[in-house]
Amino acid sequence: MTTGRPLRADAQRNRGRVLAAAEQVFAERGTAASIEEVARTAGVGVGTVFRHFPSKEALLQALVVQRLTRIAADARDHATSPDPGAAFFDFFTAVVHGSATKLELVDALAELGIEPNEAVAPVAADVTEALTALLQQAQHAGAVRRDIDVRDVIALLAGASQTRRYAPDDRPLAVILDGLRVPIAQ
Amino acid sequence: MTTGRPLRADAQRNRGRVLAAAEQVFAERGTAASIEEVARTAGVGVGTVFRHFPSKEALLQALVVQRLTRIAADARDHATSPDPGAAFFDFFTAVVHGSATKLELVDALAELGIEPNEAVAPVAADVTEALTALLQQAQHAGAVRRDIDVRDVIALLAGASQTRRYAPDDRPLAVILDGLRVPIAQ
DNA sequence: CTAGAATCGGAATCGTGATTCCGTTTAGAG
DNA sequence: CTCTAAACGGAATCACGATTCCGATTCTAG
Repeated sequence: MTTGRPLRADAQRNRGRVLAAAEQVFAERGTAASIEEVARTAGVGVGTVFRHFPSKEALLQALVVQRLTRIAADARDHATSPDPGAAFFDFFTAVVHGSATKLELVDALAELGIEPNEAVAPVAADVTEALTALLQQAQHAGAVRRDIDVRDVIALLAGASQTRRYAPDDRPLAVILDGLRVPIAQ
Repeated sequence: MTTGRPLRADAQRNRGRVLAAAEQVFAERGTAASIEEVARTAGVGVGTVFRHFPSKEALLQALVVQRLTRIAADARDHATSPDPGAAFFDFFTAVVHGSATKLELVDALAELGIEPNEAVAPVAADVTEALTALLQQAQHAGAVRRDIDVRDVIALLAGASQTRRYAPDDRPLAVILDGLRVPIAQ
């Protein structure tokens, strides 16, 4: 990462606006939305978008990194809970709810297990690490099945997110969470 | 549907080739793959593709219809099994396995719950009907939780399919199936 | 076998959207 | 306040891919 000198104040602000606009636009119209629309939403010119992100792909990647960074932080946050079982399920639910209208998160999560990318790989590893800790705690607490591993959880996070395209409610999610639970004696 | 006179023999054959090529290409490269690539794979000219399918969207739609038609038939087929519980889970697994490398099925299934489309609506309704029957049998047999409805199953089919992008194995699928099962007394 | 219709192939056309360029406008150091 | 580098806006450029068109080819009725 080319960490040059600090950005000029206005540049810093515009960068943030572009990122926010991109998140919104791509979530609403899908990643096929044009850069021009992102620029318009951000209230800047297309040139500005490209000065901050050399290509559309770079912009998408920045969004993925941002999303994954938040997820990792969220996982760490939940890991401090006194109730590891509830913390795990809360985290899982929060991530699924966090996947915007469209499949943004799905794409974001895709990076976790697919195509080792220069920029996202480190963040992906970070998410995996935080998630592993959270999962193990929940397993030790007897709340989650022992035969589940991080990869399963990641795949299921993506799957559960996908689910919301069809049913805006949490019913399918509940089924998946039940599948992860240690069965309760009847 | 404009059922004109029967197609000339070669036209019929080319239509099939295009459909097969499209299924393969879109599965491998995603729906963003170009029509030219589909044409090349099918061994025909782009003009031929467009004569059979007036637009790329129409081609995609034809694929969806084809896929859904197969799924409906598969559901009906499983509904005749003497073991409704096993039949339901077998069907579910088969559909998930059937979603090619990429998210083709996901898009196909998307049509089931989203955007009531002129051409796919009837097939979607057909799938829903067949699936409802299969589900109810499994529930009556005590194999699937009573509080699950078809919409949940459809959403979970899509979710489970998504899952395979991250883990090529059936572990995440197994978790989802467990979530659907009626818990066994310990 | 033959004419005519149905198809075909693929070059040319069109539109859209990513990316580049450069004259104009600021932030901020001195 | 003044000057210069850093940023900006957005028109112009480029590339790519969908769709159109039409002369060449291939079925199949008779």
